Amino acid sequence: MSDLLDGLNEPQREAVLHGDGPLLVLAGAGSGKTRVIVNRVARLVREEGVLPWHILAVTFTNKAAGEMKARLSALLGLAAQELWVQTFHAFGARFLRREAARAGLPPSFAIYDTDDQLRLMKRLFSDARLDEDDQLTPRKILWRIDAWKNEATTAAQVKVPHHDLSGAAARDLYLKYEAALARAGAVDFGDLLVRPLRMLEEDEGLRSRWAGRFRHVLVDEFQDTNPVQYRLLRHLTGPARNICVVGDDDQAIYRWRGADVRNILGFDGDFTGCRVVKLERNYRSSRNILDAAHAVIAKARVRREKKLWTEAGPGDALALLVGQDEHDEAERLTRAIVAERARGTRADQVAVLYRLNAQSRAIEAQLRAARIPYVIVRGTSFYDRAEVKDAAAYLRLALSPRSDLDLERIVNRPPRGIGEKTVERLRAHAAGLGGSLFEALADAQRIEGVKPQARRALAELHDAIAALSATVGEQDAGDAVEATLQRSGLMGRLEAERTDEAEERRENLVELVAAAREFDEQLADQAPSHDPDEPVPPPPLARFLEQIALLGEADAETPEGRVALMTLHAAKGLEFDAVFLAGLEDGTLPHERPWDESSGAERQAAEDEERRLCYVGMTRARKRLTLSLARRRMTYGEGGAFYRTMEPSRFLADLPPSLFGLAPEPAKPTAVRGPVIRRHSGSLPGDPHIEVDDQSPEPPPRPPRSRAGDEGPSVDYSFDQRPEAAARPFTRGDTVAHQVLGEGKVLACDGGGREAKVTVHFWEAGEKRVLARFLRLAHH
DNA sequence: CATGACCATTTTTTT
DNA sequence: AATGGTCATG
Repeated sequence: MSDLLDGLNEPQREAVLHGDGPLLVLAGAGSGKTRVIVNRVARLVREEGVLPWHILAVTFTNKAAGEMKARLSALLGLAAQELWVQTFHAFGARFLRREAARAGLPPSFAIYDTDDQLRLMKRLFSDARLDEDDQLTPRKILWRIDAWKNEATTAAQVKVPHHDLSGAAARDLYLKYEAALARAGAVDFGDLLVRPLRMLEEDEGLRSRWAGRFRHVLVDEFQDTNPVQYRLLRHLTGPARNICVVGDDDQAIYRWRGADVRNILGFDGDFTGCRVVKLERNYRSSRNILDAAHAVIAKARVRREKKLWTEAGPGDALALLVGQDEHDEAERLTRAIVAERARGTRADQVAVLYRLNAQSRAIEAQLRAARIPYVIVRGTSFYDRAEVKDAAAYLRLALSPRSDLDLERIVNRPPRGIGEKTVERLRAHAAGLGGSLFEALADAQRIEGVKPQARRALAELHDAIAALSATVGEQDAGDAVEATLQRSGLMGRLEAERTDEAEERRENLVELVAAAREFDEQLADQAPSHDPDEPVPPPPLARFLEQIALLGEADAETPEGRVALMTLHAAKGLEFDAVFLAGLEDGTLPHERPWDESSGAERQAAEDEERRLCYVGMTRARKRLTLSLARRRMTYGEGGAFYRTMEPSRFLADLPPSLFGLAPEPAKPTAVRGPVIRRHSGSLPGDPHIEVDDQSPEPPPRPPRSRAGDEGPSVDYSFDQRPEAAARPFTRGDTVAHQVLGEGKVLACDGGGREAKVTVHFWEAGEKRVLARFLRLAHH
C-alpha cells in the first residue's frame, strides 16, 4: 500500500483511498491526475481484491489509455492486461463485437472513418439527385447527422419544422445513410457509442447484465464527455454507484464535438452523496506560467472557481514575439528556439503550439532553414495515405464482401480498365438483383453492355476478392495483409512503376505489413484471459483494422530529439520544458469565423472555449512560455495573396505586464529591434497602452534574405539558375532550389503554358511535405 | 478509358 | 494551398 500513497498530497490520497460511491475529482492542469487514477485502480485490485476485468477505465485517446496501461502494468504485472482500459470508442467497438448478434451486425463489422462517411454521403447525394446549396453539402449533412448521433437522436426521431427544407433533406439522407451502413454491415464513429447505448436502454436483460459486470467505472477527461457518453456511463455503473470521474472544466475543449461541460459541472448534483475532491496543487509549471494561465481562464463566464497553486518559484519571465507577418513570426520563433536549445534544452522538450493546422507551414519552413529537427504531431497521417486506404478497403472487402463503398473505391485500383461507365452498369445490375456490388460482380457475365475486356477484369476482381475472403479469416493479420497486397495487384503495380513516388508508396505498403505483424506479436504476447465471459475473439485482421480505424489525432508519438509542432487540441495532456504558443491574434486565437452569425450567447460560449484552449496551451509549459503573433496574416495562400491585418489577441490584454518582466509603467523601449505593439490595457486603469519590446535574441548567422518590400510576401524565391532550366517550363522530376528551404523535387505542376506554377514537395522522414509554391514566368 | 489542363471551392479544432 | 470536379485529348 505504502508505495501507492508515497509522495501524494492530501487530496490525492483522499481520491486514491475513497471507497464505494460516486467520486468527482476536479483535477487542475499538472496536478497529477493520471497518477491518482492509476494508483486508485491499482489499490482496488491489490488491496480490495477487485477482479481486474471488473474495472472499466475510459479515456479519450489511445495514447492516454496506453500510458495508463503501461503504468498499471508496472504496478500490477500481468493482471493489468485484463483491466478494461481503453477509449470510449474502443469500448463501444468491444461491446458491439460481443453483442454483434443482438446488434444485428456481422461479427467483423467495419468501422467507417470520416473519409468513408464523406464518400458514402457523396454517393447518396448524387443518387438522390440533390442540388448542393449553401446549407446542403455532403459535409454539412454529415455534421448534422453527427450532432444528432451525439445526442442519441435516431433518423426516425428527427423533427424538422415544415419550412425547413434543408432540414428535411438532411433527415432523409440520415435515413438513407443508416440504411447504407446497415447494408454494408458497417458502423461509423458515432454508432460505436450510440448503438451500445440504445441497446442498453431498450433491453433490460442486457442492461442488468452490463450494469452488473463492472464493479468500478473510472473516467478520465470527463469534461469532454457528450450526452451519449454520459448516459452510457450511467448504464454501465452498477447499483453500488462506484463511478469515479476525473476532469477539469477549464480544459473542456470539445464542445464542437458535442461535449457538454454540464456533465462535469452538474455531476455531484446528478449523483447525490458524491464526494468531491479538488486537486489544485500544480507540480508542473513555474509560478509565472500559472499566473498567466490563470489570468486568461479567470475570465471564462462559466466555470467552477478554483486556482492552481505551486510551491515552485516565479521562474523565467514570459516572452512575447511580434512578427510583421506569419513568415516573420516563424523566423522569430525559430531564433528563440535556437536560443532555447543553446541553453541546453533538448529538442524534444520544446513544442510549438498553434490553433490551426495551416499555421504550421510557415513555421516548418523556418525550422527547416535553421536545420532544427521537428515533427508535426498528427496521428493519422500514415493511415490517411491513398495507397494505405486502398489496401484497407481490400482488407475490409475480404472480411465482408458486401461493403459496396470499399468495392467502389478499389474497383479500378490498380487501373484494370474498369471505367465509370462499367461501374454504372455494375451498380445498375446490383440494384436489379437487389444485392451488393460484389454479388453483381459474381454475375459479371450477364451484365448488359459491358465490353469483353472489362468483363474479364470484373471476373478477375471477383475471383481475387473471393479468394481472399476464403482465407483471411483464419490468418494472422500480417499474412492476411501480405496476401491481400499481392492478390489485389496493388503491390505488383507499384513494383512495376519505377518512379520515386511509386517507391515511396510501395514502402508505405511494406510498412503496413510490418504494422500488422507487430500487431500479431502483441496478440501473441497477451496472457490467456481469466474472464469467464470472454467470448471467442474475432479474426486478427478484423482487430487490426479496428485498431487502425480508432487511431486518432492525439495518438501520435512524439519522437525523441525533435521539436514538436501540433495544434492546441493535440497538445492536451502533454508537457514540455519550453512552449511556444503562436498566433495570439484576435481571429486566430480566439479563432473566429467572420461569416458566422451566431447569437450572442453562442458567441460567448465559443469565446469561452477559445479561452480554455489558450489555457490548455499555456499550462503545457514547465519552465518557459513564449507567446507570439503576426501583425498581418496571409489567407488562402500566396496565390490569393491578400493580407489580413490582425489585432493582438484579447487574451494578451488579460496578462499582467509584470509577467513579461516589464514594469507596469514601462520606460520607452530603447533599441527597438522588433516591432512594437501598442494595445489598450483593460487591467491597468490610467495606463493607455503598454509597449512591449521584442525580447528575441540575435539571429544566428545565416545567409541574408531579401525582402520584397513592405507589402509583399516576405520570402523571396530563387529558382534553378541553370541556363537550360530557363529554356523550358518545369516538369515533374525537375530539381529546384530555394534560398530558404534548400532543394526540392517538382512533383506536380499547374498550368502548362508560359506561366507555370510549380508545387514542390520535400521529403522528410518518409513524409511528403509541400512547403512552397513557386511562381515563375517561363521564357516566351 | 486514362491522363492532364483548367476551374471552382474551401478552412477550425478530431474520437 | 490543396482538393475535387469537368472537359478535351490520346
